Parts: sequence; structure tokens; C-alpha cells
Amino acid sequence: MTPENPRERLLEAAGEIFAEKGFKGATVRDIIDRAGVNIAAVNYYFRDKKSLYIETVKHAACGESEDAHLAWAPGTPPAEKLRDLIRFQLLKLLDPSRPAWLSRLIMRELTQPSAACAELVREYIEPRSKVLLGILRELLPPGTPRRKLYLTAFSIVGQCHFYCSHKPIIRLLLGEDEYQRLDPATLAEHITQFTLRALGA
Amino acid sequence: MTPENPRERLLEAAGEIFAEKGFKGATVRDIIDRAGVNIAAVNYYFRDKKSLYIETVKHAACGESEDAHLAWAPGTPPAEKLRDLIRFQLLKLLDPSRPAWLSRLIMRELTQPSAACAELVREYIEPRSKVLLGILRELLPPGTPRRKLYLTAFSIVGQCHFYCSHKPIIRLLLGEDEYQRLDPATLAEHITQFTLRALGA
DNA sequence: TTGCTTTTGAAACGCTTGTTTCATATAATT
DNA sequence: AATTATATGAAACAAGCGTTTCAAAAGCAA
Repeated sequence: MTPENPRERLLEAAGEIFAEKGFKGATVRDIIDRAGVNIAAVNYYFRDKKSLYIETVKHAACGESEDAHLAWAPGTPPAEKLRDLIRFQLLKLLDPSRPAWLSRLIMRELTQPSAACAELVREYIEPRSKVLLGILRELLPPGTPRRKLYLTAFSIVGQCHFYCSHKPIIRLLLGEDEYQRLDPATLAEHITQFTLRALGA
Repeated sequence: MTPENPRERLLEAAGEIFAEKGFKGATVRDIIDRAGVNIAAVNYYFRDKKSLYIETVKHAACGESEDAHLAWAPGTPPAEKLRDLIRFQLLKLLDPSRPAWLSRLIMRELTQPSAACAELVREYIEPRSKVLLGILRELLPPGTPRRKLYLTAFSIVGQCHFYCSHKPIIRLLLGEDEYQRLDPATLAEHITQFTLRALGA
């Protein structure tokens, strides 16, 4: 499971800890402790903590991109593609069994950008935003202005990310029992229906 | 403008700096520097950094609550109330002239909750969530289940908060020019229309 | 083996952090 | 005015931080 390569082990451990505590909150001793390597390895394989962080974010984004190959048969109705996309995104954001630190690390980078942010947008955000915008172009009447496409995309992604970024508040508002009943499939269905009606489909 | 009371000055300065850098990222020397007081004042007026943080969040939430008195004449159509609510929220989230650190501090607490979180939800979140839920009860058919009300509320708030929490990414995606054109009024109108259509109004 | 490079380990170095100390200044009380 | 309580200031503290050092270990070519 865990790789032998110290460099890889550092990236894995750093991903978990940076995601959990943020850049400042995480200490290199925490990281090398979980990775099971000597502290000098940070300086040896990466130059310093900051470089380790940037490489970690890129590593996480790269690992996330792999499983994102949503491909539909030609002729698939755009509404169905939208539903798939939303469901897929929510599953990735909320499924606790998957290595959640990937999404959380990315989410953290999005809200408190560092040097890794621009690169992350280029490698990770833009490709999948292109997919969503493509679907919306099919759903909305031809000639819809670019701005409207983006605003609609933001409305969709905003709904999805809310359940991830505001998780603790939702839990407090709904109560633990009710919160447990919010499975990703239910949420995806709600957001899809909400969005499709908003688009007049 | 700035109060004479060292305690108040500390709360103001701490609000700005905690909002900007988070709890770990902010240093007490940063704070006492901006407040213009001696470092011993932190220990004197509050016990330590953590207590200062909790008091700061409560202080900020309290200050925010004051101007939240959205009162409508009886008989106002719920769609109009919704528009007002969304516009008001977006203005508070995005207007750079206002002391933005209030919202940002609260946002930060929501996504990375600490000891101050539960109290914040009780004092700050629940009251205004009640307002929104009340409007939705008017908009949606009677007998709509509680869960559906909440999901709808999350869809609305999620759309609004997205522009605040993902601001850097939006800027990168749209480009600086296009981003500058996104004034709160435009966004509020989009979200309102999007939501009203989704609700079939 | 020998000699060289690459990798690891334990320790220490500065530096910054939150916190404390204590002497002094200011205000309040009698 | 004298005395006590309150507030401030400058300095230092101990702990934790990122980073560096350097010698020993491991890998590898000749």
C-alpha cells in the first residue's frame, strides 16, 4: 500500500496533514512522522516546506484527475450528462471512504490560495470547467452569452461545494440524525432537479 | 474611529488579522502591532491567544447581527423578499468598502470550525436561516417537507457563498477584466432569477 | 575490494512563537 | 496625601518551528 520511495511517502503524508491542518498548522515533524522518514528527507527531496506543499498539491490534483474521465456516448441528452457530473462531483466531495484529503486539500487551496493556486487552476479546474460549460451550451439556447454560461456554472458548482465547505455548519443546523440521511445521491438529485428547472428544461 | 479602550482595539485588530491569516497564521505580535498596544495587554484583557480568538469571533458576529434587520411590510410578495435577502447577503459578502473581515472571519470559522463555532451558529446563523426558511415556506407549496426546505435554502446560500469563498478561482477563471464586471447587484439578480425559476414561481 | 556518489540518521542551529515576569506608571480610594 | 488597586511597558522565557550540518550507511561502478 504505502510506497517504499521516501519521496512518495512524504507526498502522501503531506497531503493528509496539509489537508487537515493547512500550511501553517502542519509541521514538518508531523509529516515526516507519519511518513516514517527522517526529517532531513524534506530538505533532500524537496527544498523546503513550501516546495513540499506545492508539489503535494500538484500530486493530489494529478491523482484526482485520473479518475475524472467522464465520457458519454454521443447523443446522450445533456440533462443526463449534467446529472452524472453533479453526482460524480458530490461523491468525490463527500464520500468519507475515499482518501478525502485530496478534495479537502484542493478545497483549501481554492479558498486560501498560495503559489500552487494558479497551477492548480490550469491543470485541475479548467479542464473540468470546460466539460461543464460544454454541457451548459447544449442545455441553454444558442447564442447565450459567455457570462451567463459562467454564472450558471457557478450556481451549480456553488451548490455542490457548499455541502463540502460548510459541512460542520450543516451538521449543527440539521442535527446529527438528519445530517446522516443526506447521502450524496439524494443531494445530487436535488441539485440536478433544481438546476434543470432553473434552466427551463 | 478607533476606540481608546485597549480591549476594543485588540478585538478590532484581531478581527482583521485572524480573518486574513487564520488562527495559526496570525501572530499576537501582528495583532498588538496593529492595535497599537503592548503585548502584555493580550494576557491582561484576555487570557491567551485562543480566548482572544473566541471573543473576537463573538464580537464580529455580534457586530454583524446589528445591521441584519431586514423587515418587510406585511403582504410583501415572498419573491421580493427573497431578492432582497440575496442582494443583502451578496453585498455584505462582496462589498470591499465595508469591513470585509467580519464576513471573512465568519466564513473561515464556518469552514474550519473551532470552539467558537457552535456559539456562532446559535447566535448568527440560525436567526437568519429562520428568515430564509420562512420565505421559502411562502414560496413552496404548503406541506413541503422540512428536508426539502433546507435543501432549497442550501442551494441558495451555496450560490451566494461561492462568490466569496472561491473568489480567487473565479478571478483566475474569468480573467481580471471580466471579474471586475461582476458587481453584487448583477450576481444577486442572476441568483434570484435562477432560484425563482427552479422553484417554479 | 576500492573509491565514489547517493541516501539516511541524529543532533543542533537560529529564529519565531505564545506566554510570563516584574518594575513602573496611572488611577482610584480612604 | 497616603495607600491601594489597576494598567502599561520592556524584557526575557521556554517551547516549537523550519532548516542545516555532518558523519555514517547504503548503493554502485571500476
